Amino acid sequence: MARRRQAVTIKHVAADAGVSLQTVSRVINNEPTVREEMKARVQASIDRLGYVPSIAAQRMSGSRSYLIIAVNDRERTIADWQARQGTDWVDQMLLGGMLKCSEHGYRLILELVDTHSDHVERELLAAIAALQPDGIILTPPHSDNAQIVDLLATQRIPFVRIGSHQNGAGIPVSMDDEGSARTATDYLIERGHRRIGFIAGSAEYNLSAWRIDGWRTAMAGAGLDCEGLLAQGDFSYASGEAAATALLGADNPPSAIIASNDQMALATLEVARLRGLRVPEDLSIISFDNTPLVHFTQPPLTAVDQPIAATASKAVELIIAAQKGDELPDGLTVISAAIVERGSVAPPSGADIG
Amino acid sequence: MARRRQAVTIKHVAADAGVSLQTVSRVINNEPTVREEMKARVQASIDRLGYVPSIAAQRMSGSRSYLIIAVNDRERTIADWQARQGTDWVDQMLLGGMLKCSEHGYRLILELVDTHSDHVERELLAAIAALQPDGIILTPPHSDNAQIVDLLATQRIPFVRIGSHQNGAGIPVSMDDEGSARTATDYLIERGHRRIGFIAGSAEYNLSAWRIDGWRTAMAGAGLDCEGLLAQGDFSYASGEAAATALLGADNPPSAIIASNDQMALATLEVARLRGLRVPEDLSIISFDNTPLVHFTQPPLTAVDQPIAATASKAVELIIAAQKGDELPDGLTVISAAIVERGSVAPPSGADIG
DNA sequence: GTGAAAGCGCTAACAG
DNA sequence: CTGTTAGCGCTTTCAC
Repeated sequence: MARRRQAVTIKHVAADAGVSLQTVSRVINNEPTVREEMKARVQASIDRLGYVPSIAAQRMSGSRSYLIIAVNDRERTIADWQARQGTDWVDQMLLGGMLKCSEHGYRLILELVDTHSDHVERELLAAIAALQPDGIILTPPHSDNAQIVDLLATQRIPFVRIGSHQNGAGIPVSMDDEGSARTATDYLIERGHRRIGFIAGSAEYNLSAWRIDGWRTAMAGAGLDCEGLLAQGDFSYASGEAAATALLGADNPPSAIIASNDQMALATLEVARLRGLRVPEDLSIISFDNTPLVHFTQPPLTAVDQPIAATASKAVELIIAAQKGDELPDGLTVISAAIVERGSVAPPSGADIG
Repeated sequence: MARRRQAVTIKHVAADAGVSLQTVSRVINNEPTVREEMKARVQASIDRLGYVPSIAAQRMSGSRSYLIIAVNDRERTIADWQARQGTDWVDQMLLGGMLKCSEHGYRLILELVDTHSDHVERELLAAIAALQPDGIILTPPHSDNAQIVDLLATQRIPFVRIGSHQNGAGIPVSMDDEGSARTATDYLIERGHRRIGFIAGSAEYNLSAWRIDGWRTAMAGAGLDCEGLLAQGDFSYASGEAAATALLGADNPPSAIIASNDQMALATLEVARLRGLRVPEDLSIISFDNTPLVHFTQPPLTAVDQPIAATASKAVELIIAAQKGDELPDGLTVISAAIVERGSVAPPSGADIG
């Protein structure tokens, strides 16, 4: 292809408005030291010529790049896309992140990075060198990956750790996993459940532990025993199947199960069906994440919503604020999650109605 | 934030390798006119220092930006994201497009643009000016939007029109809507169906018409009448409900229905259920697109897959080829679609078994 | 408040 | 085959 040049540059605007490049630059960047009259004149030229600054040039001269990178786990993301089961983590991130970005003239660029790879560092550094982003959003499980966090800490680039509670470098934004697990458990307790099983997610994700904590806390708060009610899963359907089978096959099975994600809840539903248990009459189920599949199950699943869009939006806000040198919130930013009621919860049948 | 500079630049590499900037540049760009020995030496320095070229700087000097923009319809995309029904068009595009991009050191940037807006031009031009992309991917309904296509034609930027048959500027890549509608219709005919209804999609999308054409052609080819078997929808669930109701409430209702997308197929399934029709025994259904929801219906839907990932991947290939000045394919590039068999098709019951 | 000069990191064009 | 020079479009100094 032939060499392409910017159609209309700051020079054209300057000439058109009869001012120096500098003044135009000041208007673009909304600097205060320009007389209103000048500003108006320049702005008029900008509008007339349809001038838009080149991000590359802005970045070159040491200014912002107006690019924010969202780092997701490569393996998991690709697997989800290929499975076509409707997992919409990426979509929700784009919904929240992209829209907030475009409000401020930024763009969000998705990057897939391996968690396990021995060249995570190289991959990330390469993305930073190539793109010179103004900020980076880390998603689980990267958010608590020490290697990544330490690396970014040396880079002078503001970064947000989504779904993280941990202190340290970067700005943590929590989706309140512990609190919402507690809420879900309380929700079941209020409806009379006493034996509430919990299917945990992959230990590779810290949020798995937090969700367990929330469940434990709520159970303890109601004076209930957790013994034999915790089963380990890894977020996959198969692991949910195994966990649900173990839980429901025990001597004193739960009357309700909380699954740490929708796939495992779906598996639980199927295991229940195979065992002749009606949901919600014989078994209540609450799932986590509230991905699209909850609409399509029979019955539709009551679920703890994972507020990904709101969190991504907040992450972008924080990065832009940090970029501008604004004051950041002191403590942990928490985006709270709500329970979306559908058809998979009812009071327990039989004698243990409280 | 403090002003950030590239950590390691072409200068560092040049100094380290004891050569000129230009030679390093040549190695980076894989130009043939460098001795193997030099190349190796420079490459060694690059690896040692972990050097990655800044795309901003590359773009500045009139070279490639390594950025490809994927333009999607804003309204529809946001609506899909918010509905959380599992529509995974964007995901599939990213799956195909991003991965192919990263094979070649490119990045894919998603842009949402209004189809209807009177400032489409400004939006697009702004994105081009800001990003200076090396290529643009247009998706339906933008692919056949004359305003957009004409605009891009003046921009010397290679662009692909996904899901388009039309000639004119840009590189059309078809997902074989006409052919796959024909295949789906033939598939039903082979199984003995004679009255095959068709629910059309929104006329705003050209593919809607092509799908109708495919159905008509197949019906005509088998000597079957289309009279009273076509119902207009607009891709929404509600429109599918209305269309299915009309079709199934007619005097001589179809024994099979092809819906132009999954949402309308889902609606058809529900209408059938309400009318006491069993699927597939009393009514066969084939849907289009093969989005995630087809897994979750009862029965799971047999569907024509829309090969979005493969198409996006091909689009990126074509853009990179065009960018390099390579020969492009002569005619229309067609990515063929297959039928994914699930549980919603059976031979018709009753007398009209052929 | 506004302008002029210098330079960001890289590649195109031209020398040698 | 390799090096030198100029300049991309913009912002950062620093003058006025």
